[in-house]
Amino acid sequence: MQSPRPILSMKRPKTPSAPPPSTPPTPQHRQSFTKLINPISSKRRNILQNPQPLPSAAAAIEWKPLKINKSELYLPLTFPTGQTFRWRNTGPLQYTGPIGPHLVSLKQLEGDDVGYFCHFTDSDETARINLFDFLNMGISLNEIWSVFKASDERFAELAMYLEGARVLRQDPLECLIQFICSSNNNIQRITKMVDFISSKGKFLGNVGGFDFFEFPTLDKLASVSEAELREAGFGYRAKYIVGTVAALQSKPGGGMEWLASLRKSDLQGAITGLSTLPGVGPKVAACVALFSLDQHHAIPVDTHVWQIATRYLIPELAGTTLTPRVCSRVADAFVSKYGKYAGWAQTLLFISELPSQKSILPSSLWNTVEKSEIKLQIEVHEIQETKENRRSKKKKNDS
DNA sequence: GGGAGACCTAGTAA
DNA sequence: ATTACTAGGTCTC
Repeated sequence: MQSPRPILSMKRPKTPSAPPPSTPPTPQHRQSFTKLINPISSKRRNILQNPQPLPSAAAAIEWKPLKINKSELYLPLTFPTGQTFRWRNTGPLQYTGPIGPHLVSLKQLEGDDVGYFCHFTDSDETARINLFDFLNMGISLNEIWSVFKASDERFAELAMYLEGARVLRQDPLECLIQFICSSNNNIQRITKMVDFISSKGKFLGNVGGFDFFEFPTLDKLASVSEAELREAGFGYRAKYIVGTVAALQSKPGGGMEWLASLRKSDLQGAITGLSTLPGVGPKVAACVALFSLDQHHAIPVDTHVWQIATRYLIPELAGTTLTPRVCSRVADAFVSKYGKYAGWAQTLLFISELPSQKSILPSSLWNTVEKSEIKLQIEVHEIQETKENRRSKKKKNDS
């Protein structure tokens, strides 16, 4: 079973009969989503639970070789693992999503390669360049992982099972808004919210039953009110988004340029800058820095990473709370262990903690469960022991 | 500086 | 059927 399932409620109603595999943008598609959070009809639910086989036309896609090994890019460990909430699983080992104005599908091919396909485009060359950029192709996963493996036995072991977990290079605005949505939230709802925002952008087409949109411009975002976002189920994050958009717009020289300039800043500068935006704390800032600002040693410290850190890196901090200061100590510990690409190492370690990956890891590497299981085993053992004791005592008494 | 609550919501465990 | 808690945190005291 694939791990995070596509969120169905995001799909617009459609007829149960097989839709065309991919639908180019037409005016009728421009009708915007209504509320994101609305009850799904039972009919639609069925579609979700029994996804129809991909339309035969999908097989007709002519994949162009990316010429990249699985060890450099394995899609299921790169797209549905919390870096982006904009891509959809549109087939076996196949993912589709927007890259700027382009709509791209990627598929793991036979023969250890990944294929790509740019939908509805007449500037394939531009799309390809943007794709390479988005995939961070300038960085060799094998090269940087070999360093991690050499210095960390546990990483080496995890890496055998989780090859090809690559860090993407997303658009900064897109990344920022997504991670503001992610605070104190779960993947399913984050995806719904991101989808709502995205639907304000230019429609790019439909693939595998999913609508895709270019991410809305800053101006377009500014036209969305806090009330509308609350209505759509954003909760208190509605205020953050409106506030952040306003803050960006007020930057002299432009918000987009300001964000882009953080790519040339050092990590601390980027984090400090991002943290001035409402709804952006240490975690969100680090995510944006790592996933969109070329800050390869940014460490998003969430509860999972915190667990890893107190288990392997700085056990002396176990039991304390995750304050900003502790947060940066954790980040420092990762950087001193893994070096300038520490964020890429953290990504693999984080993925290894995801429940969805447990099935592909040997149980000896399940940390989170391991602990509770051991505890459970001890408890069971103790109970059996006491039973044993009682029994033997009883025997003694009886005799 | 660190600690405690509140903050929206949906889903699930008691 | 209610209640409590949690989920890739942040803000305010």
